[in-house]
Amino acid sequence: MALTSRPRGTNDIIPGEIELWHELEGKIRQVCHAYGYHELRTPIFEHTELFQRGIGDTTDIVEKEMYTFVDRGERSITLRPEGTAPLVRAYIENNLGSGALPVKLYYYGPMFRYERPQAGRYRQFTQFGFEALGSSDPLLDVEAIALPIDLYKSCGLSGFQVELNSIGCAECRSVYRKELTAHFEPHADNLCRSCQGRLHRNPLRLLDCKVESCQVIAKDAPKITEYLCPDCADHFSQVQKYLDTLGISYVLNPRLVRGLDYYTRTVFEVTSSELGSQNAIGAGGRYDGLVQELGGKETPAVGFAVGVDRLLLALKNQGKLQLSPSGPALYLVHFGGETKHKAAELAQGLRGRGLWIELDYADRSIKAQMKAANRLNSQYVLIIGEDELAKNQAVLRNMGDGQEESVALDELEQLITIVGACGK
RNA sequence: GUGGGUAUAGCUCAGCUGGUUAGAGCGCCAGGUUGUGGCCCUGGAGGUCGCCGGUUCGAAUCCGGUUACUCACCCCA
Repeated sequence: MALTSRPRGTNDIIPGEIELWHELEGKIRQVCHAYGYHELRTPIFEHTELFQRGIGDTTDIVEKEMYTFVDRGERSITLRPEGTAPLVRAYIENNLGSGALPVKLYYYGPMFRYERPQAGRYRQFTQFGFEALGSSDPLLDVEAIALPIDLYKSCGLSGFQVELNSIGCAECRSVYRKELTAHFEPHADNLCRSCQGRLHRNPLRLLDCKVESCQVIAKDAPKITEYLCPDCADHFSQVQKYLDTLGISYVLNPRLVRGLDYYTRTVFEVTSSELGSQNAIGAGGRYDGLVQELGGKETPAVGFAVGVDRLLLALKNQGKLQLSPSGPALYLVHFGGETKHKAAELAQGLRGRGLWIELDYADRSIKAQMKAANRLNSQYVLIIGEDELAKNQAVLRNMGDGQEESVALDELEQLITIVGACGK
């Protein structure tokens, strides 16, 4: 096994790329701040049972995609495959719902799922998600759509689409489930193999199957929205009304169901036309039963998760998130005698003032050092030769226009004024 | 878990139907200016041709296997 290759489905984020992440992370914090969401950091791993209960035993994630291991204390531990269940666990455990509601929280970090990697899908991937707990106000559902849209827009992303649906509460869904099963059952023989399995376990999943023969049958299946109870129907229509008020365009998709068991009522998904087959850049919905399911008080909640890797991929494909080139404020060129010591001393002082200072470590020719300074995109170069050093002077060269001037070496402040003004 | 594509220098890739010292561009280092970057010119370093096996006088090239990457299915962010 090669020590020099990373595990399958993982990525190194190297200099030149990490800056894009930093920029995006800054935008995430900004938009969360604007909507009043606060960060909550949970462990990377949790008790396996949290996900079994939270996400649902029969979901693909729990059945075949979790990184699960037994630790030395013989506890079953799982690397988190998603962020909502851990956040809800932390909400309950820290009694965060004891004050004014709703409580608005967000998370950001790596998630793990054992899947075959492909474009926009990795075994370790990064999700940003946020959750509003303690209110069933449809306006919060709408803000859960508005927030990521603000984020996408602030990144300059275009070509994304919001799909919306309501899958009702437990009661309207159980009625609908029966209707749906009744619709598909006569056609059971014509369904694909995985759908035949879903027919009784989770008939809602039949609706978004991509196999053509299944789509034909699903085409005139009853729609969930026609089976919503009065409360859920009212909630859903209010969601749409708020969306209209905020000028957010969306597409109603009665076949949109989510892969995690905890969702109720509103569900939504944002897809990007800039991506390949894995085109969802964010998805979410309401989950009014999860907090109680995990042992807390009955607490309605709604949330959304953004696939950060995919968002970055979409932006890259669109040529967005260009970086402004940065470079050292000053490159110290030294040659001979005590000049390197002087350069080291100067660097120490200037770095202490927060300036990015570079110098040559290989005692190369002045030409080589100038070349290096240029390659690093240095704003200024300070040339310290033996003659100048004897007079306590050096030549300061502006790499932008080639202008040179003589500066006194014992007047650090003068250097800082000139060089520091150019930014760091 | 299933299927397709790919694997040659740090990077992007040539290398035709098997033939002798495996190439280009970019990047890197040095020189052209014994103290001045970008442009140009010259030179240099750098390769287990993914790995294992087979066919052959001879394999980067053909065959089998394997691993990795990649795209798609499934599913999902």
